[in-house]
Order: sequence, then structure tokens, then C-alpha cells
Amino acid sequence: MSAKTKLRLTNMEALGQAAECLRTLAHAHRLRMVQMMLQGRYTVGELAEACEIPSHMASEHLRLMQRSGFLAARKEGRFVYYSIAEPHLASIMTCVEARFGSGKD
Amino acid sequence: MSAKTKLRLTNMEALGQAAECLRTLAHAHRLRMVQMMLQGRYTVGELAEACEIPSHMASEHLRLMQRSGFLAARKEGRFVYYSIAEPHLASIMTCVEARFGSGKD
DNA sequence: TTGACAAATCGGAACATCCCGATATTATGG
DNA sequence: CCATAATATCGGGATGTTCCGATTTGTCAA
Repeated sequence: MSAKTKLRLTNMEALGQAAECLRTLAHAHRLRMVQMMLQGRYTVGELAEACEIPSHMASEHLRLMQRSGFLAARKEGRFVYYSIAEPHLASIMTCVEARFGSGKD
Repeated sequence: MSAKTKLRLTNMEALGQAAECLRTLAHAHRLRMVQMMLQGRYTVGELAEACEIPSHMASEHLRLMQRSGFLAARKEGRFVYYSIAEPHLASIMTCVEARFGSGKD
């Protein structure tokens, strides 16, 4: 028994980075923000309102995701528009929606 | 203004569950274990050795994932074989591998 | 210039997670 | 029955995360 097929395992360092990315994503408000931004750019205030949280908290979530390279920010006047910078987020979000629904279920 | 296209957003409760699942997955050792178990079943000791951690810590990681419904356990004599019970893990792991490599890069 | 708004930052309290050593539990072989 | 191996559980110290009120910075409009 015990198939001797050689496993193809991702190395530990990469898995550490992957874990960090997953942790960055692992929050209901951040998931909603990402889901929104996958369809276009939004200001801090718009994202905050959609999540029903104070904007300074939205700001923190956005900073976190930006530091992981997930987001890009563009300032326009008093407003800051955030958008997705990491294309792989789309496929992860697709996985999440496949498991947890994407709106009307 | 601003395109009135109605967003199709996953509801907050579901996103909360999704976040919990992502957090459960967000650990280098747990990712490696999942990656291995996607190819077959393994004992606690085998998974622990692959992660280079003491087996009682592997046991804790496995319990965590089992409580999230990710794993099934089957006892055979002194050994306990763990395997994947949540099919969606395969697609999430595929996303991770697409971004971080699956072996030789 | 002043007042108001958008966004960001700071400090801290509450809570969760990670890792470890020590101890339990269960099954096997002698 | 006894010693040992495989797994599980417990308690605690260190560290990290989340949330919040208060403050700060930058920009616009009157």
C-alpha cells in the first residue's frame, strides 16, 4: 500500500506567505469590500457605509489590504478611491461565492 | 450618478462564515496538511513529520479543521487517518497554488 | 480665513491565536 | 499485566487582531 507517488508540495516559505494573504482576507468586512471593488473603485466612505462601520475602521481595513499588495489607492481631491491591484483576488472570491453564495440564494 | 448597476453582494452572515473558514485555513502548517490530504489520507504522525512539528500540535491543527467541517477522521488501531471532507478545499488550494506555486518554481 | 468634510493615525481595552511542556487516553506487542 | 507508541487534551505565556474614541491631516467651499 501507501502509493509511492511523489507529492508535489508548495514549500513552507510560500505557504507562510499564502497564510498571511488568507488572514488578510479573512474578515467579513474586508471580504465585502473586496467583492465590491472587484466591480469598480470606491471611496473609503462608500465602502464604510456598505459595511455599516465607521469610516476610520474601513480605512484601517483598507490599509491592511493595501500593505498586502491587494489594493491600489488613488487620491482625488478630498476623496481616496481604492481598487483591486491583485488579480488573483477574483478567483479566490469566486471560490468563496461558490461555497457561500453570491447574492440571492 | 456613478453607474447604478445593482451589485450582487453576498450577505454579511455568509461572509462571516467565509471569513471563519479562511481563518481556519490561514496557517502554513494547516495549508501543507490540506495540500497533502487532497491526495490521500494521512495519519497525525505523517502530517506532523511533513510539517516538522510535534505530533500533538498537528493534532490540534487537525481538530481545528475538523471542527470547521473540513476533515474526516477514521480510526484504525492506534492510528487515526485524516482526510478531506469539504470538496471546496480543492478549488481554494488551486487558487493558492496558482499564486504561490505548487512545487518547483 | 474659517468651518466642515474625507480620510488617516494613535492609544488602549477586550479578545483570539499560536506554541509549548506536561499529562491523559487508548491500543498494541511482549 | 506492563511498557511503549500514537493521539488527544490541558494550562499558560507570548503575541496578534479587532474595535473604538479621540485626535490629526489634507482639501474644499463660502
